Amino acid sequence: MRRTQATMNSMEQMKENLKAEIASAVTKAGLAAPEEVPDVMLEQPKEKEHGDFATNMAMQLTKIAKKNPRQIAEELTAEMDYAKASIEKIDIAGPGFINFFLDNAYLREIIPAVLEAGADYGRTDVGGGERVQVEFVSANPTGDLHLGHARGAAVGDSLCNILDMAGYNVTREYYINDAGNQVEGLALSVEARYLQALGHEAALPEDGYHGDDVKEIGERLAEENGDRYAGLPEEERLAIFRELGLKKELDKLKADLSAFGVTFDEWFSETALYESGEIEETLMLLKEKGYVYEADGAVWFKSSEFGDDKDRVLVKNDQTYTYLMPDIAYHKNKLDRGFDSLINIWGADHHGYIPRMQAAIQALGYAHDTLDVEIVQMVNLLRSGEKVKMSKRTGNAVTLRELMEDVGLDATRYFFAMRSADTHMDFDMDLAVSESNENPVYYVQYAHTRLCSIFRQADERGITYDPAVDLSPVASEKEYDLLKKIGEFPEVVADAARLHAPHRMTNYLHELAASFHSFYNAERVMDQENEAKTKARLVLAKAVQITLQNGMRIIGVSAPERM
RNA sequence: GGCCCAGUAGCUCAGUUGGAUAGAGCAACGGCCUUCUAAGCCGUAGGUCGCAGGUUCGAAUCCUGCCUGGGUCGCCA
Repeated sequence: MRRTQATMNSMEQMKENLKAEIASAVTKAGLAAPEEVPDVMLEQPKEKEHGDFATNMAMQLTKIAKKNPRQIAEELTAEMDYAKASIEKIDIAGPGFINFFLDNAYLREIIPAVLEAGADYGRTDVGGGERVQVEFVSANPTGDLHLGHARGAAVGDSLCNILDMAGYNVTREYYINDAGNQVEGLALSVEARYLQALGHEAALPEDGYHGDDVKEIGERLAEENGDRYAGLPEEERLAIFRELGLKKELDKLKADLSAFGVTFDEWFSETALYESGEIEETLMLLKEKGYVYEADGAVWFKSSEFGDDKDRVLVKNDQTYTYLMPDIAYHKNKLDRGFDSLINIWGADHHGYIPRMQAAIQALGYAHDTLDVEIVQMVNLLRSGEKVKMSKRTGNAVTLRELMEDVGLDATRYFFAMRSADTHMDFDMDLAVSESNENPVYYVQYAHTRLCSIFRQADERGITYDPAVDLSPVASEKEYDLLKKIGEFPEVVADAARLHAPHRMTNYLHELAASFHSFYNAERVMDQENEAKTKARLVLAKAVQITLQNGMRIIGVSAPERM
């Protein structure tokens, strides 16, 4: 979906002007017919000498115009209207790049736009209000959240924030696996811990849950209820423990995630799908569509018709469902609720599961790309330079809660958001804990702190902040660099949304902070000799502060006033 | 063995979907605090983009083959 003129900031409009001017120069120079002109690619060169913007149009036209790129560039630029696109100078460089040097005064127009938008600066309508549902974490309610879940939570929540800023209508959802064997295991484990707490001989089941959290639940139940449950018949007792265990585990999950800055719009129970009959309904639907058959006493889904390696069992020969069956019903439920697209964030150990879920989406009659599954890769935790192996079953894993206690919320969120989700990552606890320049999260926060300090000082000196002040004193190279960075923000949000790539936001924040630190060291905001400049720079500083805050909010990192 | 992810500076990672001399952070080296917080800035050094072919004006990026690490291949969830 295209951005409207009205939602573009001045930098984006400048880019559009320049693009239009380039396209029209191409046809004026007779290099290509209007319908053959390629999309104009405008990039911001890394090197200053390569101008403010550059295009590779001349190279793209070699095939159509049948000339060498440098000659094309000459002919093209001869037709450009400098005044119309605020061009000061054009260079032709390298293999045929056209470099544009602009009159950067227009960049100042970004400042009032940022101030006016405030917390909404960066918000666009590229999502067009599309309803997207993001399912993430969805850890079984049988233990604490570990590192992988933490990464999934950080990535998922940041992505949701990004999608929201990019104009999507986002619903965050957690799928509770409260119907399978693992919940039986939980009930048995709670029972064992409860009986142990009362001093009875009781062994944890072999595949039970050894975590401290389950132990605490058993002990708590013993404290609160004494031996009230010990005398009950086994079946009755387990039913109680199943329910109580689930409730306590869920309360803990919610509390831990909330402390991590992650909340959900919906906690969706698998059991509800059994109770509503939707699982049976979904199975019937697949049968009607002819995607189901019986063999070897089981019921199979013809997922191989949609690109899966082989068909999958839906109903086992003991007549119970596999995990897949309710999951298909769950996704049908999502689609029935009217979402335009679904995003699932899964751990790496589930990646083999993607083709069958995609097959199910298609069997239900939806396009393949209705569901996008983002894989969050493994996390290696390093402590004192050594790998900490995680194992949920034995309870040796480092939990999200421990991580937050040791490392802190901000560093944890930033570290996970910092890396692209589908790559393996090392989480260096010593680095994340260190309160030093080795720690990347402080770099960004420190920039914000410096801004706050400037405003405090200005206040103490009685300098009034006036957003309506004349901004023309903002004209140095460092200031223009800063303004360019600020102007990029909406585009960064939109790109991060399109690519489902939250780590682009941390990259951007680091660049913005770097641009500010560089400015801060080179020039003073408050200049006692020059009140006009001081006041103008305070307004610039406010725009930087707003942009930083908006970016940090997206990542779930706090913007401290002092450090 | 099939499929998925990864392999880029000493370390941890980016690389705007094919563009210019491949970039950051940390570590190393040299500078900058009587001036808004030095958790900062400025500079130097650091590379066979796993390997070999191919596609083209142009490849870290796309294609093929191979090597290495991890994951996954159940009528578990």
